[in-house]
Amino acid sequence: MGRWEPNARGRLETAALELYLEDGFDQTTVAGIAARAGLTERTFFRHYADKREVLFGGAGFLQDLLVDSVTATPASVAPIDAIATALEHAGTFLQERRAHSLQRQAVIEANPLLQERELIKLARLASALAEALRGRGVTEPTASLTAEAGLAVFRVAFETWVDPAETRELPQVIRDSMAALRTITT
Amino acid sequence: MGRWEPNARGRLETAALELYLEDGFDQTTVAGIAARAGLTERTFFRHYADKREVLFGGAGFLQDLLVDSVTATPASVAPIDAIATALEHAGTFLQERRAHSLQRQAVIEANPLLQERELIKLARLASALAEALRGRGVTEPTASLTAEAGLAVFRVAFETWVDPAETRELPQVIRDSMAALRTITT
DNA sequence: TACAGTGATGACAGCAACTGACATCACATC
DNA sequence: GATGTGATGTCAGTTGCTGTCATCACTGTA
Repeated sequence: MGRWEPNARGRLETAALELYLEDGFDQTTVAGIAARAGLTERTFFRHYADKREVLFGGAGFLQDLLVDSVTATPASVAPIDAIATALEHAGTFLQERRAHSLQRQAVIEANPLLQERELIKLARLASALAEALRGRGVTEPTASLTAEAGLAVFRVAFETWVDPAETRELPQVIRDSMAALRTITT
Repeated sequence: MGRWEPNARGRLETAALELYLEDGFDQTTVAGIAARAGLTERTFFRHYADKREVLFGGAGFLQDLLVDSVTATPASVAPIDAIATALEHAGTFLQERRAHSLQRQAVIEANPLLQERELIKLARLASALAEALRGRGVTEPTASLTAEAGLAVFRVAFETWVDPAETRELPQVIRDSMAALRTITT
């Protein structure tokens, strides 16, 4: 029983995404996910805090990507530009995984509970970005405002990019959206 | 049994807030809320979709307030200024109910699940504001970006205002934050 | 080789959130 | 006073999630 099969987390993640796509999030039971992964329900909850969290395993990576980018930017660069650069990096990462990103987005868009979880991840991201800015000497409320405004740009850009009619790549959409924000507030 | 007692919703809301403050959100059971309100668990779920929703009964009112304000603003006013004015109106409303706002915020801050619900309410608000702007002839992505940026300002301002050390009133904090956003993006 | 420790998992019991179906009571309207 | 309507009670059931303990694979050590 206790034999160690590789990739328990990975198998759970795959099984969950498949079932969420096939049957919908609500119709999928944790027992079903575990069964498809060849594990038990109890084991699922040892790897993920709840039924939703399994879709957000990669969120930490993206956050690190953004924070590292901000941290690596020279202090002479304006805060808003540091955030803009970081967002473009994240955009490149997501652009390279467009298919998976769209699949994931489809599942999330179909369920309000998943949207909540998505929003809290983005909120954490904003906090982390503000913290990174503070680490570079930016004071409040500029740090929080810049981070929040940057995330606002990211949200709008991402939503635009998800549209099948959109031909620009995500980093470009992000650049354009940031430019639009500057225009709006002028 | 079926006798009609006034304010079933109101009684549930009061009972829930009291219990959330006394025992914490997690420790409070729906059965307990219903009992304190003199109702049954089943009836609770007839009025509120879930255990969290009872804290957000007034969200619809605030949304209407904001949307109406945007709609009433003459089309000659720049979108960002229309949003700014609307936010100040909402700020006045919340300032007048500061005690209740802080109580509610304390409960929400103490629980991640409630934070998620709060964020989705704000996201809906952003959508509604963008829609209102579109109704005034503003095109995408300016409408969404302006609404999202406005909400970003509101979030930061609200968080600042909640701080006991803060002496400014909410509308003023909002004005100052909006000015800060303009500075940042310049 | 033997043995103790560690880590992942299974098995099982249980709580609480939430739902569906049906009965009941107060009230309004005819 | 019959009849419909709306809010509530009652009850049974599903499912997300947790606590607890036993089991098995693997590791290090003597």
